[in-house]
Amino acid sequence: MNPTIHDVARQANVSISTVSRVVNQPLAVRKEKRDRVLQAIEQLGYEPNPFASGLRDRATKTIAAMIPDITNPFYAELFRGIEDIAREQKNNVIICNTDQDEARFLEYMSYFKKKKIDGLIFVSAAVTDAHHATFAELQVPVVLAATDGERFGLPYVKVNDYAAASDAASFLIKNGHRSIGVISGPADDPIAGIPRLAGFRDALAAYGLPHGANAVAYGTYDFDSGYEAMRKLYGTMPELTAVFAASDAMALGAMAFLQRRGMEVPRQISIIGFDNISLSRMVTPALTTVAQPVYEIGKQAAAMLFRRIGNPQDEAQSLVLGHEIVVRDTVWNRN
Amino acid sequence: MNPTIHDVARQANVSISTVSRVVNQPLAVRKEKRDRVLQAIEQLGYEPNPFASGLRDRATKTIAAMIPDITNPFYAELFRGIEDIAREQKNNVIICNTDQDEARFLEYMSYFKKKKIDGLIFVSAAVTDAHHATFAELQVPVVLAATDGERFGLPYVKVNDYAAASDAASFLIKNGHRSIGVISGPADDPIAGIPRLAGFRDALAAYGLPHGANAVAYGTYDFDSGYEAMRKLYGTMPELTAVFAASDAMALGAMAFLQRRGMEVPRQISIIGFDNISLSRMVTPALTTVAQPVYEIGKQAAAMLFRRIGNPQDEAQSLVLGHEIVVRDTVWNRN
DNA sequence: TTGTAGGCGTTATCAA
DNA sequence: TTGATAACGCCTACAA
Repeated sequence: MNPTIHDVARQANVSISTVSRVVNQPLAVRKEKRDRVLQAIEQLGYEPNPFASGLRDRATKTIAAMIPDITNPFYAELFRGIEDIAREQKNNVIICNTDQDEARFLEYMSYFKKKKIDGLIFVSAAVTDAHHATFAELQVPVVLAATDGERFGLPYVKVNDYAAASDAASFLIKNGHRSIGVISGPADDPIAGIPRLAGFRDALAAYGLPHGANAVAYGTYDFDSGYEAMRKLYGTMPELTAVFAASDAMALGAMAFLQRRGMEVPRQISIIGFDNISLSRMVTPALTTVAQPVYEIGKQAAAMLFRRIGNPQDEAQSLVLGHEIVVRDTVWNRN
Repeated sequence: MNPTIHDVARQANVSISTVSRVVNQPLAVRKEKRDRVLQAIEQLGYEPNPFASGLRDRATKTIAAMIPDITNPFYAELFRGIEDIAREQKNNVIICNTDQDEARFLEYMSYFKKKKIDGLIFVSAAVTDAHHATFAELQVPVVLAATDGERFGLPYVKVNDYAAASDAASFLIKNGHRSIGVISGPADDPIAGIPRLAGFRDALAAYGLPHGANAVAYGTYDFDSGYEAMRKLYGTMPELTAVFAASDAMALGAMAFLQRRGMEVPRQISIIGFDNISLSRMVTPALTTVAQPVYEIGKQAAAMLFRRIGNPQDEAQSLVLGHEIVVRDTVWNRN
């Protein structure tokens, strides 16, 4: 049995209300008594029972992180950032693998309405009207990580995808590439699909390089779709010297396709990815990629959430974190 | 505000105890009333407030999973198994990244003593006396996943590492290899270090193949240590035709070393790994490996934990799950 | 078979 | 500044 507020009160020879005050608003208690209580708390190792406070409708010291799939290294690392901050704040984080499934999402959300959480971090998927409506019902702060909330006025932490993709294009061009293919995310994905493709194309255009529709193949960010996309791309444009993939997993897929076809990467075809997941340095040749500060995104999103939980009026300022190109071995310098 | 048991009672025109009974032991209520209550529950969308029941019965509907690092794909997948079962059981799971750090482990444990959890799954690390003592203090069921509990009588779910390593050896031998190196886990790791090395060596011996100490290098299961180990191994025994690595990450590291040295895998040197993490199929050539049913290990461990939570006297039967060799492209047939 | 009442540990209100 | 007390929602003796 854990010590309760009564045990502390008895030990310190005060009433339970005083103990409660010491815990919640220490300034309202005369120093002498406060010290006695503090000492008793220390001695007994007292900590408020979260269920009792929860019942009283106070904080649950629990936040939820809604992510597509923890098995995906990108999300795993982002989640790690969230978790580390939550731990610092002595909060628990409930992990929700949505598998991008609407039903599953709703199931979790209705669960949270009952169970009560203090806040929610929604990761990576595009926010729909349905999502937004459900968030509102929750009545707790919501922060977005690695996805955009502009449209709904939701605070977010992400990277500038457009600019990052644009930088990838510049990098390829500076390395002498002119005939460049793109493996994009879904054409209707407003987060990592549209902006990355647009950023890349616009940069090409700025260099006076036309970029036709046949130089793009679409995937779903995973290895297999990258493999497939590369097959298509190579089928229609064998003259390509470089490919930009909107995710590292797709880049790896593309690379696998090429290598298994006996093509040499990067000598014959260069590849640049996006994300900088841990695997990217493990393959050979090691993948050159646009790095997102994934872990940091998780951390900042969590920090922002706790700030808002602590102070609900706080108009959270969304954050756009920097990206950088990690140069490894998959881009050939043709100059 | 969510509907409470009182709302349901009023709506169904019965007392709150009747409602409570309908929820907890439906058989004890006359069918007629039961139906009325059920209907009211349905109508109002009533669900018991977990804080209230938690306060009363001190069941938290929360388990903890203690893993080294969620960022590691092997653990991520195992964790996914745990989480899926927990969700089925309407439980939350708190994730604990120990980073193999003793202090961190203790911090979590003392936290749980306060916060209360219904059970704990301890993943992968060897159980020490200190661990065991701490588990006992917790007073809740503990189940081990991917590690051994024989010594302390703790129930576990794992694979037969000795046999699996032995199979790896046979596989290499059947493919005509005679000069084989091993990248082992730490020499003092009783879980995945000692048994895998022993199983491998014994199998070699059974085929009449001597296996000297210089044919072994030790790593710590991660990519970099595999890379390093391969460098050493190759330095002392350049005549090797095959290498067994005690983890896929190390296998990938070894492969990277060889490829970056211009060696051809598998033509010149074959490699077989252990785990079958998702990355292993993404590299080229795709890694041949001994597959552990990781996800299943997580699921079974969680299922076992809930069984024990439900019935504490239940003498949980430890589980040894099957392994299999997943043949891909890194082992050359020399016959 | 059903209902009443007490208690789980906290916090907030109100009096002292 | 402090203390007594009433909720919060649920479960389960115990009484009817």
